[in-house]
Amino acid sequence: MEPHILVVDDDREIRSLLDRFLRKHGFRVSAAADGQTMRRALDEWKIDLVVLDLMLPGEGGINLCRELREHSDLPVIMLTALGEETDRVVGLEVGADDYVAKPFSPRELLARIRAVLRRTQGDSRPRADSGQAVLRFSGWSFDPTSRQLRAPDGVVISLSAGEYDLLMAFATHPNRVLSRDQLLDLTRGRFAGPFDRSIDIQVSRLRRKLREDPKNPKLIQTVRGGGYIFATAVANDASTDT
Amino acid sequence: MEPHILVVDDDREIRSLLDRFLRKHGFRVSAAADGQTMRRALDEWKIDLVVLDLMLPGEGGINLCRELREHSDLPVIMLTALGEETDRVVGLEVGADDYVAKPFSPRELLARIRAVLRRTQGDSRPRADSGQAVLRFSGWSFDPTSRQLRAPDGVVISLSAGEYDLLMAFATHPNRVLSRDQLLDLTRGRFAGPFDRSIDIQVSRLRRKLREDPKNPKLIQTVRGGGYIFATAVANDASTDT
DNA sequence: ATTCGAATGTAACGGCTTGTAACAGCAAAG
DNA sequence: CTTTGCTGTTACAAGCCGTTACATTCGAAT
Repeated sequence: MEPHILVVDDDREIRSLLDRFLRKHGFRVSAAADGQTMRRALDEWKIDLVVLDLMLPGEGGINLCRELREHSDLPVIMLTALGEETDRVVGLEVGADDYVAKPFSPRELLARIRAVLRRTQGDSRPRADSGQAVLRFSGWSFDPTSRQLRAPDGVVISLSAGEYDLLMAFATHPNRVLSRDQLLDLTRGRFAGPFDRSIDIQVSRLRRKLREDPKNPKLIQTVRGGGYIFATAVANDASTDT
Repeated sequence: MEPHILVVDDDREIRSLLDRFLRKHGFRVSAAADGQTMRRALDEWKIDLVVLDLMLPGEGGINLCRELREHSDLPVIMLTALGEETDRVVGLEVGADDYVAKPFSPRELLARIRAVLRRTQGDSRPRADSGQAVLRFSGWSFDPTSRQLRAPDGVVISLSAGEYDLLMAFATHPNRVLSRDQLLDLTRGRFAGPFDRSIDIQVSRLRRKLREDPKNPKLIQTVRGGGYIFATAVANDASTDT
């Protein structure tokens, strides 16, 4: 799978340069110029590593990194100013995994990205799942910790890994149209090729597990030309946390 | 689809210049000379990006941008005066995505518009839909969250993506004549070509779903030469929000 | 009141998008 | 090595949307 890198920098030339360079070297790239866009990208895509400018205007890279570390072990490489040793120390203290000083060689950054990814490879991001609250919707209850789906009548439904990942993607983005690329990124870490029907097949299988009426699905609805939407309210049962 | 740009500037030469230039480069353009017209345009059209003059007389571009950010993540490019660095900083702080200093090259603005749109591409604007209240009219109830339409007799009517978008457009602009261009913009992100009957077909299909008498439709009425009007009171059931 | 042209209504059709059965390949378990 | 389950691909079917064509309605002109 091609790792998905998120580049967060207000300098559009840096975003553009890194976009082209990293794609050329086999990565998928998203870009954000500010904290808000960064948060949305982290929410809607499955990002494998963040390249974050420490001197980001507004909230600042330090605060954004700190905030990210509250919920995630996602690797972060900080872009810092040359010679600013204090900044680097602070950056590493709030959880950055590495730093690269500006102006930087894209090749150096590439090497560090690969090194950090190699080191964190296989990381299944337990924080994202472990301790996660039970999700409830339309009488169903879905426990990510035990990977257990319970039907409204109490029957436990077993899910394959693919079905589980897809349901997690939907349940954590309810009432939003998710494109096939987003669903594939969130579940398989790749984008769809032309004529790729794999998500449609998986959605069909998950609908069957969720006992949907194929003619008129209620939970997972099709949005023609857009993708799929998990059309239900989802509640977090934080109180069942152990 | 052709992105829809809203140009907000009191200088009609700038509005005119940008209108011609941006259309030539594949955009649809609307223009506003003041805050009031800007608000109406934002309500009646599906705008993809706003170009906003920071020095707009009256309420001022800063306040308008701030107000826009209270409800929307719509990208904004500020037009600022050359050399006014304080203004730019303030502009970015109230949420502008980029800025261009006057006098500006239309080509530079075009490049920035494309860059910002590329960055925000795929943005499904969750604020517009998530947590949306149930809309009630003439005994019908329409829940945008579950995309479910319920008839006065309780029967659930399934809607296609196109029918859903059209009903949303009508239900969020009740008792107002909407032109075919507006309906197409709000539902498909494009304007009508000559002899374009697609909205009329969709209206016909939606009327059938809403059980209208074709000879004498009550909910969706035709305004000859003007478009269509959703002629009913629409209530927001905010209390059903979860 | 009549005529005419424009605007609108919608049936039918074609192309595109989506649903899914069936099958093949792969990986893991026994 | 064999068996089983899972996932993706292929093929066929169904639904959706836009275009076309024909019919109806309405408003303006006479």
